[in-house]
Amino acid sequence: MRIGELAAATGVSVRSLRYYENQGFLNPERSASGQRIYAPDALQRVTLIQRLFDAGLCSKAMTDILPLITDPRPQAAALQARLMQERERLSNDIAKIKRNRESLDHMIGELRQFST
Amino acid sequence: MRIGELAAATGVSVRSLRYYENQGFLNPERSASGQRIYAPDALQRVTLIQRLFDAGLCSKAMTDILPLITDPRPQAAALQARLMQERERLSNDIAKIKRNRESLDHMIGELRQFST
DNA sequence: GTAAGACCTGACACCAATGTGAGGGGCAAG
DNA sequence: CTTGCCCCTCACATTGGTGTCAGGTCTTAC
Repeated sequence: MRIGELAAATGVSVRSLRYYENQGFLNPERSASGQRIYAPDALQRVTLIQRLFDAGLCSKAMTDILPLITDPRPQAAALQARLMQERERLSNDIAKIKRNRESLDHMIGELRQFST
Repeated sequence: MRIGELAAATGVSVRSLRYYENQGFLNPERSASGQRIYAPDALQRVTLIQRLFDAGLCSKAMTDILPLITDPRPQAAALQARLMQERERLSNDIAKIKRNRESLDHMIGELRQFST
């Protein structure tokens, strides 16, 4: 499979596929002329990468997590721990934005004394 | 007041004060030699800018909002509307991260079948 | 063999607030 | 007048995934 086909099949841009390779998420073979040749299971892998991106993970986390997933059973505990860690990061992000929103509410409340 | 004094008084870095001026949030006088001279009320204004940053607003929002605050009474309604708009943006951000977290929970759940 | 289209690498752009450093001038106390 | 600290401008770096362009190569169908 060439890069354009994989892009069409996954909905991920060619640019992004090259980026994923650059980050070490994918390791396609190369043809004699240097073109990327993807094995059929790359499709699954790209889909997984997209799921992880959709879950708010960054490339750095992906670098940790992808190797644990390739052969999940033996390392399920480590993988689970790492995902929980990301989950906690998201929870912290939510808490922070909630604090932001409270600050804003406080300002809006102060403002109310002028508006009547 | 010179820039170093204002920085010390507010806890905001000299670099940031110059940035705020660049963004149009502050308009200090200049001495004959070009040094920034801040009026005493700059202290309040910088504190306000920091409060807005702490509430998760970006410079672009600040550009909208600061002019409405300088003379708050006549424009309280517009200001309030603008702040509510920012509040909604934060709520949307929270909702999005919650969806991310749910995706992650889903993956963690799938993983559970391997871990026992 | 040629034309069209897919592919290659390399590199800049985006967004935002701040850090940092270079190279040079200002100011006040001794 | 010198020393030391404060200030000036300009400009690059950071973070991260993707868009996009330039200039060149490969493949495929005709």
